[in-house]
Amino acid sequence: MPTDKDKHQASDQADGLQNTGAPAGEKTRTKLTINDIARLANVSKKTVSRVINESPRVREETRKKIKEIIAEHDFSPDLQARALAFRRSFLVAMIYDNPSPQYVVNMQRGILDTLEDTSFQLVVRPCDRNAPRFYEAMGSFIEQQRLFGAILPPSVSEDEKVADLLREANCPYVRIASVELDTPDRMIRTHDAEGARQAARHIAKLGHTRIGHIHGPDMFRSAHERQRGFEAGLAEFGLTLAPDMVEEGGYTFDSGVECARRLLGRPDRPTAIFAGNDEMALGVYQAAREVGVRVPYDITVVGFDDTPIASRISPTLTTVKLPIREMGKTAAAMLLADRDAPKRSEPISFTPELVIRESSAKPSR
Amino acid sequence: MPTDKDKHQASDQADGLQNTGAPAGEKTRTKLTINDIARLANVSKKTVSRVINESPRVREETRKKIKEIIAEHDFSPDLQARALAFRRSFLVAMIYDNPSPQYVVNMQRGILDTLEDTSFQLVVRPCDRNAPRFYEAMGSFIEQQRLFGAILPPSVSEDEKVADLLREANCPYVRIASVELDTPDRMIRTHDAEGARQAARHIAKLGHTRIGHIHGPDMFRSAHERQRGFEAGLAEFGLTLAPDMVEEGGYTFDSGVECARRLLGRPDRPTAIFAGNDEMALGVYQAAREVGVRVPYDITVVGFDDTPIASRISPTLTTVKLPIREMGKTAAAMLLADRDAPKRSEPISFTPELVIRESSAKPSR
DNA sequence: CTGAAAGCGCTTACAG
DNA sequence: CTGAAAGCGCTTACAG
Repeated sequence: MPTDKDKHQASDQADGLQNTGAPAGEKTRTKLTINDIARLANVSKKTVSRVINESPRVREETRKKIKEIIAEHDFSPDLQARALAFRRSFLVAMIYDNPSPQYVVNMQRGILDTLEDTSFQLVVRPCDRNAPRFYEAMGSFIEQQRLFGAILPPSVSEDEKVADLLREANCPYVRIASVELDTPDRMIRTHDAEGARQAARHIAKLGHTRIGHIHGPDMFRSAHERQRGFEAGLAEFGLTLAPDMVEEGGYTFDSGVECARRLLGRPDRPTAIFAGNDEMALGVYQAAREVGVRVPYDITVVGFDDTPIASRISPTLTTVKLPIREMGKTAAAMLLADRDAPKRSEPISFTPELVIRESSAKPSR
Repeated sequence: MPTDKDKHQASDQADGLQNTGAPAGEKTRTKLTINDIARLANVSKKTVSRVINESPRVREETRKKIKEIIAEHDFSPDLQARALAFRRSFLVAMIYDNPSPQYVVNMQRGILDTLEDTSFQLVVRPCDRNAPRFYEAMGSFIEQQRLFGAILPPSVSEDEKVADLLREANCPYVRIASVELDTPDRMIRTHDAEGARQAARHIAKLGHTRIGHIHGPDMFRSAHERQRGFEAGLAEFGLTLAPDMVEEGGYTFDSGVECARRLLGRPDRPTAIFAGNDEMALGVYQAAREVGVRVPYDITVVGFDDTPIASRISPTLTTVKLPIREMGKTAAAMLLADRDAPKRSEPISFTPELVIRESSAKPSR
């Protein structure tokens, strides 16, 4: 229910009072409505509406005339009114819990690439899946906003209950995830395992055999996919990841430092570490500096994400790169696509690529 | 005028066809309207409307009864309908061109701190003030969206034409800037000069005398404020900034590298550099590595912003910190505040603080 | 291919 | 303090 804060403005302030009228000199460039356009074009408003909505059921000549009048007067239909009549807003929401600012901003940019020059707007909704009333708050957000669509990057995308809420509210959505969680028209698949496999091959080819891994948070499917792919890549070279060479982090810098401290503190410390993301890889740099272990001479470090820091830090970080912005752009395009077009049978997918930089080298021991 | 992409859905597809009706078994938990609540409460819808809008003109008893019924049925008024009737949406836009993802995300979070649990949503609008049809696009965005309000961080906040567009459209806004550009109720002032002054004092006290500065892009007032404050701080110690010790960068990493190369390539190279922001300060690190100049032994580096990288890189970066999230939160609160409250006479302001880390030390030469 | 009527779910302006 | 009527600017359902 509405709260104090919801109050749009004190509408009743003048309730019962005389309308004092607008100041005489006020600029009143009244906005045109669909009625004005209809009158000017000598047609019914419904026909104008048909033109606005690109209905095929308008004679070409009529359409052209109306379009000219619309252009001439720089008319644009009222979004609030359209939304009310459609019972659907012009808002696309990005619902996310990814902690990396770069990831978030890149995806926002991608979505906006698609929404540019349309009447659709991007609404951002960061969230915490572990918050007390998470599903309740998400549910009322979805109910209330009548979103045109929602875009869900990991790990929100992996939450079945959120998808349920969206479906119940009849809200179209696109889930971006490293595993196929939904129907192809609602999925963008990222082959994280494949990226991790490339990282493993690279490390194996350099000659490393004592290899550690910093796993992402258990809640993220990507964390598992990355480890799975990494192990598969090692296996191609007859190598394995010892269970005690795996530490679980939280995709954050600090967790990376802690995990790396444990790994580097071992008597048989690894000569290479594959971190589940760049943030944690930077944590490895930090932990290495603390104990005087040099990257890459003493330890090879490989990350995942290719955040901008990766190419700005010294030594620059070898990492796995996913085209986040492009993914956001594609997700938004799926939402705006003709909803009556035939459904695809395979989800759109993106495969990451390995970016080799200075942090990986042959083992010195 | 609307484009193809604007098409909400092909509304006319079934024009003239029979309505096939909804599937029999479909869950039709029809959403309640204000009329239903009015009927249940035995009052007119107008009275319910008054309660929703917190009008004082309702008997306490009546209000209580209606509130109970609203809560019981978990009713929330339709936003689209309210927006149409109010002729104003429930959207707050953040319009920005700051290139730092961390800055952007922090401010978004701050704004959302305030909007949380209200019906207001945050719409993001990145832009490029040098784009060909910038003002045109911005104008139609503002006209079309009927925003509840807009928040403008630098350098968009410094654009008088954007403020004009907002005022013409009768859209409330808050400008965040390092100089007082508008009336106090529309301003959040950041004392960048004061932060830079602290940086100067710190550098001067360490004993540096040959000091360089990497200036931000000329388009940002903050770039000038920071240099001004920095020079003022040096002056307190009888020091000056030689004109040829100032290079103009673009608040980006790459521009920082280039400027630093020139500064460090001089025969009388400075022993300390104050960069206009952290991104450029990291560029100094890079340039220093290239020529074997060590931070902080050979060169002291001080930045501005306290981006997360500042505390993750080695050596950690001495920098000047502004509470970006808090600023966003305050800006949003100003927008939602009672618009009939008395106007303040002084703008709200934030003063940055110096964060001393490892990159600053006594000069060795 | 085109239109007159009704409706989307609210608020405003006026009246009592 | 409360309400009946009109309106916000569009689209839908029906008809021709």
